[in-house]
Amino acid sequence: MIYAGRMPVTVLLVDDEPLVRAGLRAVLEAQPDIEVVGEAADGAAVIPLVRQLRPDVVAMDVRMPLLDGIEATRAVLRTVADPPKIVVITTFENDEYVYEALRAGADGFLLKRARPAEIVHAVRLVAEGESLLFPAAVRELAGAHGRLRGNPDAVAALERAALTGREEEVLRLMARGLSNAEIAARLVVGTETVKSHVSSLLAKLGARDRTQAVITAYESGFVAPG
Amino acid sequence: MIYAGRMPVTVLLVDDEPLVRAGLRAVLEAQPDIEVVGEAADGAAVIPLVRQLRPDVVAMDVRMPLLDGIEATRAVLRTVADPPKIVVITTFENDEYVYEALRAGADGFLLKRARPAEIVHAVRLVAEGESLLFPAAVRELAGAHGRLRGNPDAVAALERAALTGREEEVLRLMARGLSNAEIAARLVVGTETVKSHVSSLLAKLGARDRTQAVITAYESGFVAPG
DNA sequence: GCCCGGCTCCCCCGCACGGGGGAGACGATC
DNA sequence: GATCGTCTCCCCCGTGCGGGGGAGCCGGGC
Repeated sequence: MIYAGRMPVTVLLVDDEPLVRAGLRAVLEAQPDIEVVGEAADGAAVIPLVRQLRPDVVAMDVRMPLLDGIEATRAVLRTVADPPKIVVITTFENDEYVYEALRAGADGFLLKRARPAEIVHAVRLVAEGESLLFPAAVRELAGAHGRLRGNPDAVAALERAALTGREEEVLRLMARGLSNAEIAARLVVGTETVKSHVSSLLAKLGARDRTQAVITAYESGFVAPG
Repeated sequence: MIYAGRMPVTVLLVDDEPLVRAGLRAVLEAQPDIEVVGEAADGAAVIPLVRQLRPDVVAMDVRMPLLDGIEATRAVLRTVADPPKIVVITTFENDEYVYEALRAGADGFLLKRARPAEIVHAVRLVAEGESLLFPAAVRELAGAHGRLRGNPDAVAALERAALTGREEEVLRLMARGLSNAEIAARLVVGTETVKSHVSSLLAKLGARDRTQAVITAYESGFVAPG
């Protein structure tokens, strides 16, 4: 089921906005093992292109003129033999269409503002035959408003905390696994200073130790995986 | 923010078939750390029972008379403060209702023919706040071999690690911010045992301390925010 | 002028943590 | 029967961590 040797992964981009297509192309083409073999501006053009180009993956916007991503997904899966994997792309959190697309047989979905690494990863995953939902994307979907998103309790904890600039720096470095001594070296201050900041931010976050503080950082979206 | 030492995980079973309820009860009650606190035969009875019993987890069939699992999920999440985690149960793979339920806010789902160990595992996972998309239930549903998502380095580290079942449990609890003593209490073992598992998994993960291990867990998608 | 908050650094101190050992029980595998 | 891995628990030991203090410096606000 895993095609280790198939190089490169071929991708067809389908989006009505040229800018989005260009962005996806740039992100994907930067990978040596991914090749964008074609583009389309609406769902109606997808089927002939899929037949002609035989891409491994179709990255497709859900909202398009003429034929939207849901209908296009259905059409491809119904009419094309050995169909490509389909990743639907959406701009909006909690897009109803996404669920429709998944039911229609899409293999995954992504938010347009996902980080490049996530997009690349998603394409690779579906190309390998993984049919799964991407936690990061779901997190975004479920997520909220503003800079922080995630577990409401964690967000609340971090907002209530009102960390100072230095404390935020220290928390970020803690969330990268650095010890107090390493943080001190990085910030060019003494370890006692770092300990002071750490104690302060632990108290503000209501965390017992650095591990709990880092958890809060992840849960709140203050730092993000990937 | 941090959910410490909640000892028996309390579960409410909701299914129209008494046989299924009996089976679930037998499977779950066999675990010392899981307690079935109530049962209901249809979705309409769920809300008062949730209010009365305050279960940690509701295991709920999707297809039921009167009020199905999707509507019941929506109702619980809309009307109950500090709602329980909800695991929906389905007989069929690729059940359309499952997507509906997830969209309604369910935290996980299970196939009825899952092995007892998987059912128990799923209940523990959602009780710990684990993400719905990662666990074995999804692999089962997707029919594919499970794979981690996220930072490739972190994923690689976790896959290379080949953690034992116990080590995975310990890592999950570490990622909820629990101390060794708390993990020991939760798993009903000695603190020395936990330390042993912690040392072992730290070595396998190439992590220097528990904070770095938790970071790897988040980065790889082994645990997910939210 | 004064005061306050942030950043810096220092002390002492207790303890959880993690490393390095070892060992018995159990089940699976050979 | 012997072997292996897992889970369990024990020892010692050093140290990084975090709590509780205090203190000097600086900039902005009153």
